[in-house]
Amino acid sequence: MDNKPFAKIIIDISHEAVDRPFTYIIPDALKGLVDVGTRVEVPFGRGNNLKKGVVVELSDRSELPVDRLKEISSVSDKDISFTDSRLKLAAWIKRNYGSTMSAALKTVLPVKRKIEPSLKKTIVRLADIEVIDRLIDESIRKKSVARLRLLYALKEEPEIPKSLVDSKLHVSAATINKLIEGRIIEIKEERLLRNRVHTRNIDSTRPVLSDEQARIADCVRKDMDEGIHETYLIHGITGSGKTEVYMRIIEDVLSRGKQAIMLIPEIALTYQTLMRFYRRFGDGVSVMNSTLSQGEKYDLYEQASKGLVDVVIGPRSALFTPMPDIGVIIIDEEHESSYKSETMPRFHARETAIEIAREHGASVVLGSATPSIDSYYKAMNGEYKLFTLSKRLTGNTLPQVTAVDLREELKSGNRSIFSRKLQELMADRLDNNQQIMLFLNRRGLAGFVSCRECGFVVKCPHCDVSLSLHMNGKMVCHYCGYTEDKPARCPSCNSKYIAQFKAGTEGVEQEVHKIFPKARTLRMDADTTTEKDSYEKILGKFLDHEADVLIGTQMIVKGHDFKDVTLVGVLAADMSLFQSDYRAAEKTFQLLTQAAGRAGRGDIPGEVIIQTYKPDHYAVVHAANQDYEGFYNEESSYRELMDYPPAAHMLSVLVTSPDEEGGQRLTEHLVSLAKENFESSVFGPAKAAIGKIKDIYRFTFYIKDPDYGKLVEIKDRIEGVLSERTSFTETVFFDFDPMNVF
DNA sequence: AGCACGCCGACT
DNA sequence: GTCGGCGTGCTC
Repeated sequence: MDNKPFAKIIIDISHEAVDRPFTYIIPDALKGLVDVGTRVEVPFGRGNNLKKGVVVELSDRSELPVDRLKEISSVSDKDISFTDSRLKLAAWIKRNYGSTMSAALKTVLPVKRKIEPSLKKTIVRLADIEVIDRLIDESIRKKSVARLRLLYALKEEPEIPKSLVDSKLHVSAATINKLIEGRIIEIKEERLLRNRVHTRNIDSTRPVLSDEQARIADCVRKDMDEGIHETYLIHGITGSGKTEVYMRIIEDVLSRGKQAIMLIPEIALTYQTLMRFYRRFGDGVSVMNSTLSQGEKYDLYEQASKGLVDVVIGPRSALFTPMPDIGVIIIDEEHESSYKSETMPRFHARETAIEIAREHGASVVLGSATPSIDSYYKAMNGEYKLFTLSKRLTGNTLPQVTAVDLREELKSGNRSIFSRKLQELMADRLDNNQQIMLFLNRRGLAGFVSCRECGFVVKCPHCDVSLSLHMNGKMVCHYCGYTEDKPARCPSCNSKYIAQFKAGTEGVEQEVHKIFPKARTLRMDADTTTEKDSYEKILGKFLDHEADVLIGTQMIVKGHDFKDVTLVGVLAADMSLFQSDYRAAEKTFQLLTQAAGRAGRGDIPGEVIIQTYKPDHYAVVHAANQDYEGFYNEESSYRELMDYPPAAHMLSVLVTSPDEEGGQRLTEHLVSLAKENFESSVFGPAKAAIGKIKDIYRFTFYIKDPDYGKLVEIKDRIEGVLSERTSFTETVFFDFDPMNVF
């Protein structure tokens, strides 16, 4: 380690005003202990409060006079430091997505601090049985009952877990210590790894690969042999065996002594998938997710850093598991929007994975039944290598999909939320004891309360959204939780015709009960899944056929196979098409395709009814025909025409402020700044789609440009302007190539 | 972010 | 006269 006197440190405060390195003196006492990536504690600010920080550079000179510098107080969290490549990655994320360096460092490091290892303590008998017998006699004489209980137990078992002795035998530490002193017993301590499974039965048989599967596995292997590391995109329809291909590639990577990261969408890790990996890779597999405790995360971090974890499976955050030699990063269901972070830095796991792979000389494998337009576009342009899995291995036939025009239904006098065709099929399935899934696009559809006389809509006083009515008669704001009672009369015109306007999942459930009184229903949406495990519980019940109809939002179309489901109804397919969002068609297509994929996963072929007001929309038409390429062709030409990603890039900026005027002024200022460089490709300023949340006003504008680098430059300029401000009442958020518009 | 400094109102 | 309200400016 070089012997430089100063360290540049990023302070652990995520605020633009302090988003730069601060120089500190390395005191003699810490010489040799402080290096780039070391985490330290430093006095900061007038109060000299100790703050945590990360050393990002060592230096022989200071820009500031040395008498103004303070000394580093101590090294903290010795066990968790940043490697050079992690620091580089954090800087890359900060630069490409916009955030403070402090926030970027946090995203890149999955654990906060060392959690002391948990130890498994076992009491081991040292003395012979004869000695124990003698002590038993002695204890009987002395009436030492606790000691006696322990001795009897030790006579039977040479080793007893300490936890058992504490909880079941109630033997105090004093008694145990006496026996240790007398060398009768000793306590054995073993490191207990939290969150590790211990699988014994590894399955050594391998299914025979189809020609299509084998081609992919062979190609990736050959590329690795030649040291070529690419991004591969597997377009494979549901049931075509993508997972087996992933596992073959992982096996191949492990045989080269490297490790693998397997990303799955947020809630999609099913028990079945996990068991498949355990059976194949044994306890080399670790799961990373947000429900892990601090201790579990730390153990995983430590084991992974030492190269003792072969495969880590988890959502977006699992990408940052430190592994010494990553061979492949696999992203399943790569089109899923949960791969993009919703908080700053809004990084995309796909792009970040490619950056990590580039740094480590690893390959990236993307897979999906409905690839994102972004990825398919790149595959078409030769940036990714494209593979197709077109055959269902199970041999199940694809479901029959029918689009029903809701305008026609209305014309013929059907005012129900179910089309006649759907009602007919529901009756049939219920008669035959088969299951039905009904799917509503989003919770935003949930019944808002409006007046039929004057059109007044009850809105949240703190947010720019309407309140939605719940079963208990209360109206709730889904953004801030504000609740009030439903008014008996319209607050605006005093009419008594104020009522719920449109049906959410609750309304659908009521409607099902009205038409089919005997049908047993389950409902799944953000309201019924607030408690942990409730998601799995509801799905479990449905799988056990405890209900005939499952009604839900987005969540029910992902993953899970229900073999008795032979009918899927999409109630309002085009709600997402009305959004002013350039990805609206893509989202609708994916949703419809996924929903359709839920029908007929067993032996009986399934049917799908798509109810829509726009039966001619290309997203609906191609989804009904299950024609991905057809959809891609139309969608990509629309994106090219409009200069939307992936044809160009887009930076969307959100300004929030508790002061409406101040927010607007700053937004206008930033827009004029952007126009200096981009002129006609700046759009806005405008009120955000939701103009106010929790009493904070929201303004937005966006910039389109084919050159991502130019957008990064303007982001840097805006950050520069912002850091020179004196007041920080406004906050600015960046989103590159957004998944949702602000 | 967090905290000290500082300049105006109602109190022991 | 002072105690303390929170606007403003700085942090190696």
